Amino acid sequence: MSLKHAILVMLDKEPSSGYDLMKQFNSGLGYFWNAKHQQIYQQLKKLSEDALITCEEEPQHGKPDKKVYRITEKGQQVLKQWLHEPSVPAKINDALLVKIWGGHHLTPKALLKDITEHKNRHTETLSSLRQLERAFHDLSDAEKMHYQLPFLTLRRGILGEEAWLKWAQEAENTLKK
Amino acid sequence: MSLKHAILVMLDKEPSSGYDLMKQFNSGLGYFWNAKHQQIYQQLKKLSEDALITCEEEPQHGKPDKKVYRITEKGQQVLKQWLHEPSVPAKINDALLVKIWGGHHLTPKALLKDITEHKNRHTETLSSLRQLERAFHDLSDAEKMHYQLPFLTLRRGILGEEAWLKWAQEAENTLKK
DNA sequence: TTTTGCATGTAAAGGGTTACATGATTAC
DNA sequence: GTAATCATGTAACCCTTTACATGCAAAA
Repeated sequence: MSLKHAILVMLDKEPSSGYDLMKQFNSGLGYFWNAKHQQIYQQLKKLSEDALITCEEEPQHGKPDKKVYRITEKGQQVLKQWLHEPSVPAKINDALLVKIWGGHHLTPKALLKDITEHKNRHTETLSSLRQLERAFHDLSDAEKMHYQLPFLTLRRGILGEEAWLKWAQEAENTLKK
Repeated sequence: MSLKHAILVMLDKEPSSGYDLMKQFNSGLGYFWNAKHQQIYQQLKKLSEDALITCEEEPQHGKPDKKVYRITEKGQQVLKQWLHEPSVPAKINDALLVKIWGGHHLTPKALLKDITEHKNRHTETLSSLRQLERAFHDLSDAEKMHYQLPFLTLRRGILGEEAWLKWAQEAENTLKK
């Protein structure tokens, strides 16, 4: 229930179009919150109706028009309230683990194949997170201070991906026997 | 889209009632797949209608009647097919990280409080997973072989929780400054 | 000329949460 | 007596996914 709040957080940092938000969900924020463009446009509509954000159409040359959304006073209040509530624990729904848990119908080879595909994705994610981390380390102290909180979320991503890959190694060792 | 498959996996191992499945979702399997009882009963209804499982009412003494579900031939085929498809990557939706990412409106103290509450939950989870791990180590070699795959999922849980707690330590160090 | 990027949506179906609802037994 | 465990469900709402839908501009 907090795609709504994720959007408010983003618009609070910077006025954006649906398309801008979508790009953020597919990069930075996307490592811990997922949303498809259809969902984003729907939420923006709803948030507008509830007057938590406003919308202004912005003509562009050589590109389609943009709708730029801004958080309102009311939106900021709602956001602030949400920030002060205890956050709900993240829920894990991992199909790969369900499969392994009940995978005695499969050959170890088939399981390994599936694990390897996931491993490739996690390896890519980790390397792009590490790239961001290096970029952070090159910042000035003032900038580091400014990006302290997003950096913490980056660290969560890195530690999470490292743990995943460590597990994959264990799993491969077990299944290769 | 695989609560359906999670249930088939469970019923393939052992015929169960909705209540039995619910208990499993709240313990073992619950570490990587979540479902509420209302959802389970609805899925069981649907799976029955699609003839992937059958239902038999079983009277009990001193307890309410039970509906015991069993996987059918057709259900096993559907399950097998799902097992052979590449599994969809787990999606992360973590409100705590959204909060931290955009948490400049909050005091470090408020963030720490939220993190600490999550930490308590993760600490508890980890200790119960470790208990299961110790129980596994006490098994005979034959039994260990038999529980090899569930053990892998247990290891995933342990490595995941350890990584979470390691991150929390980092986050606390950062925020205490 | 085909793909990629920009930019926005609607509609239907499916999955998940919250609230409501019941009722017996067992353990404290 | 009061809470926990056993056991099952319906209804309304909300959130998410998939499919459908359009159209221009720039780069390859």
